Amino acid sequence: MVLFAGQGDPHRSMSLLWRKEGSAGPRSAPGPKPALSVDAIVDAGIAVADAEGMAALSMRAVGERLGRTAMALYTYVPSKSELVDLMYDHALAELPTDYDLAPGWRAAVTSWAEDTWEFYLRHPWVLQVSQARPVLGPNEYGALETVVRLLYATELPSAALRRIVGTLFHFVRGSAQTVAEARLAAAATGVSDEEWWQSRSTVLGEVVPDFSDRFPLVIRLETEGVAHHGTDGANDTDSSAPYDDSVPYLEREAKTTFEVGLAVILDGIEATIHKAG
Amino acid sequence: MVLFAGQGDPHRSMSLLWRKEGSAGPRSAPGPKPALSVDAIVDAGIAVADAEGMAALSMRAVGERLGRTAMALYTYVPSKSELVDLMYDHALAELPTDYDLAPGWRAAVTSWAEDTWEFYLRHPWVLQVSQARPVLGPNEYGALETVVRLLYATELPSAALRRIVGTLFHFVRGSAQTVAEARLAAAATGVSDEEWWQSRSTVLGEVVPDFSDRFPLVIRLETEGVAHHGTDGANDTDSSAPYDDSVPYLEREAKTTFEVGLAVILDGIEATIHKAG
DNA sequence: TGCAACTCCTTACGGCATAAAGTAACCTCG
DNA sequence: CGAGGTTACTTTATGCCGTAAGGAGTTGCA
Repeated sequence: MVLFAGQGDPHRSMSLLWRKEGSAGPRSAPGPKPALSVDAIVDAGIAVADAEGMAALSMRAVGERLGRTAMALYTYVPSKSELVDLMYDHALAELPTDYDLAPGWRAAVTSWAEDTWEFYLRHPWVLQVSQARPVLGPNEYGALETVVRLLYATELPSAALRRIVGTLFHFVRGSAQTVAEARLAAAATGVSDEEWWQSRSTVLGEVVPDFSDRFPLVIRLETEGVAHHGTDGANDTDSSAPYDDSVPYLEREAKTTFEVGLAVILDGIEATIHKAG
Repeated sequence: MVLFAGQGDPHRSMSLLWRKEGSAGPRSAPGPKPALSVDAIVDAGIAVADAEGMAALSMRAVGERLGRTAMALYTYVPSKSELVDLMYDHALAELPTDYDLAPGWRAAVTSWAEDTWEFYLRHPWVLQVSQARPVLGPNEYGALETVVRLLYATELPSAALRRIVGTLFHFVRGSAQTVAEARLAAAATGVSDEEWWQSRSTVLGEVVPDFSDRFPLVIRLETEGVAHHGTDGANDTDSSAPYDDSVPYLEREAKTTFEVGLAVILDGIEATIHKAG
């Protein structure tokens, strides 16, 4: 299920998102001193989501991590969905903002895309926050400001850039999501991608004996020019590059797909510039 | 939450996915005659998901639509996640497969992308099925075979095409997701995109008075060259094209983003061809 | 000193997927 | 033709979830 942003009272949501740290005047209010804080809850939420995924993020789990009950959180945060918004914007603060445009916009955008990709893999749950109703927090705007600055160096008009920004985000999110979900699935089910693929493709061959007649191009796409390491009958003796066993095969494939796809998109942007110029 | 494919017994899953319609021999088994069928359940599931979204898809809801309890479904389908897999592959059968390559691969891929985009908007819940562990059903392979056929017309090597296929899918899914989630959010919350944006941006201006100093390029990106129709103070008197009020502004923006982004990617593919050739 | 405000807790409700066990329908074999 | 095993479907129950409601204890100010 996708989580929607911004359902509660807009003013309270925005105040929470943009709350400033410096404004901690000498507290003077009746009632027991609060032992928790919005920040502590947001941090605990991120810790839970990083460690066990968005599916394991429950108010009970976050409360437990802080030694409280689930209901204690509602003093600080209006609802779970607002907590997720706060977690999202807080995590986004990790993204770098200071890219050097001197080597050209293409290098800068490439660095940005790679940093963003790595960020998504550090916090895969971020990919499950809906983009339809943006959170509108400081760090979301900060991240947007960062890419936009790099892209204005192309000297393309704003109307074209609005579309290109969207395309880049869709692409980075989409490719990162593939890897993130693969890891999540592996962790959640205890079955690695390789094991999963092996058992499935074996069964597929049994259940669908005429597979290669029905989908010849899929077969060709998946086998031609593959430097592989066993598990599906391809040659595993002559792989040329030193083989890094720490990263699973499918994940390295996904990273390459990301790099090649990014290059294709950047080529397309350059073509747009030449057409406009 | 994202739903993972393929957790149960692989053989049972595959048999369900690839089950053939013709094999209905004269039934001869003890026990009451089954009133339901896998197909009826899958259709009911799709009906629920189309009408009320993936979040409303519960075993109870599907059973209710068939006049049964939730538990009745478990005779036919091993679990909810397997039901979603079956729904996914069944829905994919709607996608066209017979694109004409005579006008060139670019036109064919453009048609494919637009048909796929429209398919996702007809069945937005499809976008919430994880891509990490593919369902491996007949229609998923059919859809893949279709794109791959179009792309082999570029005469690029398989290794390059593997990446390009992924890039295209990420892009189409990502852009469709924006619109799909926006509609879903509007339906779920009862607040239209325009209303939502209006109230949020008003509050944003109050809570963050120095917004335009902190994010000048975001402001520039969002205001420059916008042909708008009210709601945010832009000029709404001189829009040139006949205005179609039946489609919300943000959705038309998203469609344009899709078209421009697709053109950028296709330009990138052409650049790759010229480099390789 | 009391009261109002505040934090945090316990309890409870209706939802979810699904395990377990019960009931009734039906075919086949004796 | 009737008993027994198999099957379709139901009821009930378990342990999750978000969160509403109300209560208990702590604190600052009048």
